[in-house]
Amino acid sequence: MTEAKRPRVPREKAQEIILNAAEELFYQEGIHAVSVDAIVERAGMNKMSVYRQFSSKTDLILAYMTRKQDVFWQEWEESIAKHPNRPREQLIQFFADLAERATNEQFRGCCFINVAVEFPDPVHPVRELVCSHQKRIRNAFLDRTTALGTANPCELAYTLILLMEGTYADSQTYGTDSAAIRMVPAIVEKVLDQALHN
Amino acid sequence: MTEAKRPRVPREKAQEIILNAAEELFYQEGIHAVSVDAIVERAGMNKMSVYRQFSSKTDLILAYMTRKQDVFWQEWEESIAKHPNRPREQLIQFFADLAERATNEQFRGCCFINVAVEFPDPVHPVRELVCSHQKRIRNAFLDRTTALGTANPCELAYTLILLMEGTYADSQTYGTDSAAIRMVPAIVEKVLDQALHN
DNA sequence: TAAGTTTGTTACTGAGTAGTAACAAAGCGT
DNA sequence: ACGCTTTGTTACTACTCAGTAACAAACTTA
Repeated sequence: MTEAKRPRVPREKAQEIILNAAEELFYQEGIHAVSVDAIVERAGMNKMSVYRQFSSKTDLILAYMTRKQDVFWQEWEESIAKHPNRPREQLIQFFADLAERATNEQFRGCCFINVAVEFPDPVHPVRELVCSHQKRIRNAFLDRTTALGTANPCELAYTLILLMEGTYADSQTYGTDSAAIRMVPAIVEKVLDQALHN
Repeated sequence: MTEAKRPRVPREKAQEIILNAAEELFYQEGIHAVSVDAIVERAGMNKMSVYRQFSSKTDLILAYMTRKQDVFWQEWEESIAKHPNRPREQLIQFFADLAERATNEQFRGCCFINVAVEFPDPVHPVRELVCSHQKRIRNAFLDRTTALGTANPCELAYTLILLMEGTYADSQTYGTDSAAIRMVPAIVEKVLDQALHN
């Protein structure tokens, strides 16, 4: 019989394994509710392997958020790409895709809002990441509502952002059963058409 | 010189002092971030005095939420009472008052959503309290949109709820500077008028 | 005044927390 | 084979957490 080996995992691979574990746990359970030890266990790794890749738990949180940020923009681009040069359909599509995600069992709302809830200190690094992300979102919506050619692209963009954040929040309480979320695409369509027809 | 006294505080008074401290800390810092010891210190009390009134931290959280629930309905009724039998103005007033609260320094979003973020377990008692509260809110909005006499009171109610929850969420990231929140009353007015004029 | 009850205070338990020191084993280049 | 770097493993530090035991002081009722 061969002895118990100690299979070694290189830096890059280790980082991804750890981040996968952190992503699931942080998102599902919340940041404060998840210990580094829990992530270590979930990743099937050793504690030192984590602290050699990430200098602190805060570092891990930031990496988790950066990854979630990428996911968001990937989903955004996917929805937009379905209707080239048709901002109205692009926005409706985004909300249709969002509504579908938001009624999934695993969905736990907007991870950035969730982080903001757990970290009230406005100068904490994770909060600043949340803030910059929200500003990018605002700009993306403004870009699309401006492309629509409506009279008040700013107000329309803010309306849509509020509806999006409301959808995220609603999923927290009603889960897969939210009648409100199922109506979101229709609601957005009405809002857009009102803005277009004055 | 008189010796150092040990001023005694009766049950009822103690409960209120403790709840005041818990309310501020839980709402401002988050549940998991606040220890019972921190509440004890803030209340200027002794730990045993807390555990004689509340059997556990969960018990304290539930009492905190019950109190916040009362505050919500008080604010709701206040807004409604300003325009008797005029549901359109009542709803606009509610959002105007909400927008004002949401741009205050101390505002930290909807405490029920915040609790839901920190307690993912759907069968946890605090989650069930959140859920029942959200259902009461839904009914209150439905009651007012039905009174409006619009064609689709359900869709309108859900739209307003999403806008409300979006407002709560937005305050977390932009604080007193949210342009979106400042526009909320105007947005709601448009939404209502669209629903009324078909 | 005497007995019973409520409150204040101290000190503690046992479990969990983030993060680290120290060394062993594996891989790599020479 | 030789050092050098990277990774695995164990054990640990110093701290915080929720909750409690035990007793002393104050108030209440008789």
